[in-house]
Amino acid sequence: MLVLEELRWGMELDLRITRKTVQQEVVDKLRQAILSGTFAPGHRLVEAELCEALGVSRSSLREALRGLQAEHLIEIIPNRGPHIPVLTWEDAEEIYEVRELLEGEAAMRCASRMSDDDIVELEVRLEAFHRAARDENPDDLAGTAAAFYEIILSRCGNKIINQVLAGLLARISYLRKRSMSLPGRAIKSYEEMRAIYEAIADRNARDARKVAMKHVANARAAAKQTFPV
Amino acid sequence: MLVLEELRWGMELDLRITRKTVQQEVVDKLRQAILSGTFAPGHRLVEAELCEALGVSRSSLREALRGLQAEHLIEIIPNRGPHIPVLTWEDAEEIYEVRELLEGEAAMRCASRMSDDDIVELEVRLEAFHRAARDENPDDLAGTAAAFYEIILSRCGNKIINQVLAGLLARISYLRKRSMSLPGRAIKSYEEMRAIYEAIADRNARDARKVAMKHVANARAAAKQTFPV
DNA sequence: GTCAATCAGATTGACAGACAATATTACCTA
DNA sequence: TAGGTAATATTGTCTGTCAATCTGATTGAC
Repeated sequence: MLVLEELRWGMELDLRITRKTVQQEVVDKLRQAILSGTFAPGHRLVEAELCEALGVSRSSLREALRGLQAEHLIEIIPNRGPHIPVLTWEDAEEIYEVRELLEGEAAMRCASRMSDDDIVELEVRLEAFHRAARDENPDDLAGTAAAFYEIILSRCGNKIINQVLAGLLARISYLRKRSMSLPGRAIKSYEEMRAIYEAIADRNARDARKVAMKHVANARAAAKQTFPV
Repeated sequence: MLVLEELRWGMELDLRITRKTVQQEVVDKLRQAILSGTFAPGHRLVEAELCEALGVSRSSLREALRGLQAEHLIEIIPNRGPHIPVLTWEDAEEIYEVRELLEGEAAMRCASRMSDDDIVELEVRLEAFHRAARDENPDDLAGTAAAFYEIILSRCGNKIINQVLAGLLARISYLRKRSMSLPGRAIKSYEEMRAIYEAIADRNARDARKVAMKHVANARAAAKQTFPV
């Protein structure tokens, strides 16, 4: 009997991890597609097409779309349907301003509370980004950079900062990818990230905030360059 | 909804501007209900009941719920449905920390960019809150306080700050209302808000940030008191 | 040729109903 | 009383339907 109980537990656990509702899978798939730039800004998403492509019913799709709308990943105009929002530079700039505040805060907190093991891991990820930047490997740039930030945001001791920033970063993913491909920007970015790492490793909270804010400010300047007048 | 259809006949012009989908109205109604504390934390929202109460179909309701979920106003557990989240003190504290950053920033920006007319309006709203606080009128406290903040957030020159803060404030509305009712807290709160007003009126950006951050810190301390051990 | 009005097709908003999968409750037995 | 089982409630998902609205093209007048 006990064995059976344990088996049942085990199976339920497995299933509970894998068990996703159709709606959740649709959200994940669409989010990934949007973040990876599959849809150009302004692109209209037609329900029937998405249903066909994803193999789900309209109900499930529409529920997923409402979620993405609340995340600001898509806009939905009544009777016209959803589309990928076109970001104005004004909007992007405001997002960078908030990023500056929150990422500065996160870095500062990491300087005083990150474990030594985490700092080692941080350098590992930093150097992974370095390789991608040095080898001009644009496919790996976004992923390795995200891995670097991920550890900072997840260790800053405030889940809300992480949550809010994730939402903001999603809205400018297109812009970030484009600006990271500017000649020299990746390697410059590496140097700034190295400065963040070193301030954290030195446990220097004030510097960590300063260089992290400076990093975002530079990223903003780079992004502005990619904007047509 | 049939009622809506009939109404549109009579006021076609009016509604063409304000035209809202059923789904949007459901989101608004539910959001208001949640913010006003109609549902206690932990309360389960049953689809059938809400459909009945709101007079809408399950499709419309479920789409609305997905939106509220993305706003963190409700949580939805697969196969168990939506419920009002129970906020832990840890979560609330992290929200207050981010509020401190963002509201400080907003106040600072207002000090340098608010118009003289806006400053007059700010004092008007400040005194409206004063009356509610002095007269121990708990029904007006939340509304007048919100009106005071509203003008600061909408004039700070950054819509994202406003957006993010609105999301965060929604998640602790219950807590705020409770702590505002602590004996003496409302009047103390007024004094802090007056300090914010004066710093902005003096065009003193540094002070505006400082007192605004202090105000949030005090609000956090008051909120903590209302938390059971 | 340009502009406006009109019309057909495409698309969305909303509803109802159905059914299986899952969770919750009530009940029963040992 | 504890533990298991059956009955009920609730959710997840799909299908089909219909009206309202938007889009694009055609037509007609000037």
